[in-house]
Amino acid sequence: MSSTISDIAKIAGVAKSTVSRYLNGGSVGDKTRKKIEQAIKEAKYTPNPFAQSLKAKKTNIIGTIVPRLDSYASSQTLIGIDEQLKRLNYQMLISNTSQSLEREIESIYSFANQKMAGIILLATEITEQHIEAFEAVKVPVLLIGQEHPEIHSVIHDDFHAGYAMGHYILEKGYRDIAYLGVTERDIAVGVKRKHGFKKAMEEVQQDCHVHYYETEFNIPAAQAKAREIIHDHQPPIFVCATDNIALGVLKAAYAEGLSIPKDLAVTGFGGYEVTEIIHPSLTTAKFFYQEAGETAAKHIVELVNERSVEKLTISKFKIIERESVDINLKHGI
Amino acid sequence: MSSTISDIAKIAGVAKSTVSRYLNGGSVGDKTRKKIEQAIKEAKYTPNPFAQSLKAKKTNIIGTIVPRLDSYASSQTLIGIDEQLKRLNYQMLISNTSQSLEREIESIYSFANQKMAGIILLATEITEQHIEAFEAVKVPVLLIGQEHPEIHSVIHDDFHAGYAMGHYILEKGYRDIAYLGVTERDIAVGVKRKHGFKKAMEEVQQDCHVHYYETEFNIPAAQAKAREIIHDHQPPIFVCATDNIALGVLKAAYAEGLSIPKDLAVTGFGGYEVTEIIHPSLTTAKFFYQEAGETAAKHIVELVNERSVEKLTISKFKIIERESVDINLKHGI
DNA sequence: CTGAAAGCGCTTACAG
DNA sequence: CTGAAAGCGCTTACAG
Repeated sequence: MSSTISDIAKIAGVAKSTVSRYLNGGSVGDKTRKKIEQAIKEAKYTPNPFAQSLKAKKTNIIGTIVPRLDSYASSQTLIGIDEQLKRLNYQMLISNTSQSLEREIESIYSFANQKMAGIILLATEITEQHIEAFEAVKVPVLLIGQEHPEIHSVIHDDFHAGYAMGHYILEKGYRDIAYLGVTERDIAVGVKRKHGFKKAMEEVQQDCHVHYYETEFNIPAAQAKAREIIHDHQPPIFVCATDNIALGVLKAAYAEGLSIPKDLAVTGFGGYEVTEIIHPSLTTAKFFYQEAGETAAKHIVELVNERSVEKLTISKFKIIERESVDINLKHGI
Repeated sequence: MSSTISDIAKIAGVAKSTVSRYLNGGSVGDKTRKKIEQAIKEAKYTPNPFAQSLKAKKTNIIGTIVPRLDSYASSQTLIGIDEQLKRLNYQMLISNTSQSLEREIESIYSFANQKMAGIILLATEITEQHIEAFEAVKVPVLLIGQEHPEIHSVIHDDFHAGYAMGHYILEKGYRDIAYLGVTERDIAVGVKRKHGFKKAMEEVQQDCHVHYYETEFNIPAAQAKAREIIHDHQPPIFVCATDNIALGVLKAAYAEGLSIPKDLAVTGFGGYEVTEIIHPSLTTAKFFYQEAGETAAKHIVELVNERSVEKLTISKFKIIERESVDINLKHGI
């Protein structure tokens, strides 16, 4: 069926090693080059990647571990990684773990076994076992979304995004605020965003009430929690640690017959596409997932080639002002 | 670094071929088995997949070609394929073509070159070049989303979904209808859905006006088109060929200050997650992407193993009644 | 510049 | 049941 390097050698009347040299950019005589090129075209030859990898003991594939495929952040990040990797002549192989940390660990070992040149992990939580696996496999690893002192990573600027969001709503006049966050096991989302936000809150002198709540990442959980809070004391604004949580709050608000942003303002973090599709649209801190993915791809390739890369890269963010916050708020100032 | 079959053979004091036989489930003596198992554990051995593939001239990887990563339908389908493939001990390799038909063709050849056991294509349009490529590579191929007489495929029931949707809105009393479709080059979405819908329209005796329009798949294009139509003659309902088009119509409606569903009703096809997040939520014909992906995975594995599979499988659908259609419509009946 | 040979890690007949 | 040998398609020193 498909032709091998030997076929080409035979057709061109040269040795296999010469063909191989040609293929790998080594020096080849002019006439020989012509003959080989002719033969390759004739036989539609294309090298067997397995034989190549077997020799090289390494592939040009970057294994990418992702907790879920059906999230805007994941998709965009993957697109960024994929496109950049293609440009650098690397391939991306995705392993979807369906939010199982156990599967994440397995994937690390499995990628190493498959001789991936490097591994990118779209991280949510870094456990001892992760670190252990990274050390064991001896393959370059890069984290996206979470940082760790021992591992290279590309993160979003969660702290400053939190700070900027806090600043923004204070400036709009809000002084009674519900912050709806997530577990602190997630350093980026659960800790950094909240801390940035807190810092902004602390800088205001007038009396300002902030209540901190915690919920899950999914919409129904956020919706239920919001309903509870609204029944309890109905704050004029919810600052939510993610766009999905904000969507849950919006659903709860509709169910209660509240009008956005008059009765209740809402903000998110993420900049998911859906936030501008809904009506009213959501004010949020947008992260640049695709760009972060591209940076991650560049960095892992550098690491694979044993060049040095800064340990921590911080991707930017932008506050997107939309309709879910009342910008003509009068009260409270 | 990582151990090879020779290491294991040495440690266990047997021949490589015996270890190989053990690994591949051949008959091995009891004592030998023990020794090999012990050695494998000791050396943490795990076979080199490249060497295996080089011999087998085939992998257990199914190449999956997808036009885009950032769409609900794609993600869900991929999740279905991935999970089912894992269960069957196959791996999925994704190639994202960013909606380039050219890249799609390239991916087919590239997958064949990488000795993929089979190829699944999330299809939008099947050209001559596709067929040519399929024939050239001699690798089992399966289409999802579009059908073709020569290729195995799993499709959604576009025709009956269109029919059911038509029936549904007629039943609700609508008689002046704008159908916002897409290019007929997309057989499933552009032709089948419309034809099913038309059939429902033809079955009604009373005078009923249906206008057929065409737009692009993306939200802004649909929004612009809807704006135009509304200015022109403002129909009481838009039946949209996809959920995204429906979202575009909703945006246009908000911009015009129309209230949904009182002033304008809207329906979609797809059952995207966002359709139940928005407010009012969207009435739509839901397809089962994940399930279709699972079926596709099962079928391609059957084909890889040279078992016979029905050429065409039709996945089901369900009309989801939500808030974007006025179910108490009085006029027009 | 070019070629013969060895070897990457595995599997598969073939003997024994 | 077990082992020696050949070979999958490629690359890499090493000679010439």
